[in-house]
Amino acid sequence: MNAHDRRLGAVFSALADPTRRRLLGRLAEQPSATATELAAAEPVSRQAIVKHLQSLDEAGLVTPARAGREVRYALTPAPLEDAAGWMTTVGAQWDRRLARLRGKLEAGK
Amino acid sequence: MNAHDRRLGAVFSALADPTRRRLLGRLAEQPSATATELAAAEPVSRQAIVKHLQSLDEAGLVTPARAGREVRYALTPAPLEDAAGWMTTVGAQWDRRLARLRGKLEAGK
DNA sequence: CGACTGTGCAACTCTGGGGTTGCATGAGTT
DNA sequence: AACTCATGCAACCCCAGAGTTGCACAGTCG
Repeated sequence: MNAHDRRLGAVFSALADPTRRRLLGRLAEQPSATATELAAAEPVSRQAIVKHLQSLDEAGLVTPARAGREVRYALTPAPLEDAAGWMTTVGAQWDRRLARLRGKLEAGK
Repeated sequence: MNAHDRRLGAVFSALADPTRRRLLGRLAEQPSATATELAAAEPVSRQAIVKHLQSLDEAGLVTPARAGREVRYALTPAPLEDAAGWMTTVGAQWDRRLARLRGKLEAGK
């Protein structure tokens, strides 16, 4: 619904594809890379990599920067933290609920 | 490639859908729920919810348990922690690389 | 200028996933 | 046994997305 939730969905959709996860992995080690460079190490065409990088860009996970005639992509880990925060929130809520339930059982015993 | 990576992909794919995220949210508050119960609060059919719950089950995020004639689904937050761990790992790696780079620039100055 | 190389754009195929409807089955209830 | 209600199964539609190929365009360098 919110813009926030859509961003969240974009991040998870981006992370759902193994190729994109590998791209993120490489961009975590390497400061920046071009689509053709990344495509050399992947089993698919350059165009496919370009599309993946566009998805990652729309999720805010990667930032393109023109450098002469090539475009270098760099990692932007901020949305990653946000998404991880959402997950731990859900997990924590569950844990709290479980703790309350256990407390009630103790009291009732 | 590994089973671990496929599990990771399943979790992220599961989280990519807004309906499934809402289902997880409800299961974080409620101890357990049936497909028909959950479908009542969602704008789609029960069959759609069943399919979503199957996805969540395959991702290990939810566990079905037969109770009489109904099937109650409960949250299993463990894979959530794993996936969050992967994300923070990528982010941390990036941060370390950035710190090293900054150190080198300082030294070279 | 002309040659080379990386990007960008467009059209196209094809599979998978979200959603639907219809009906059969299975488990309690009376 | 008859009834009720949740679940399970199957066939089907539709579209987003992953991948491809082909070609045009833009910097860079001889």
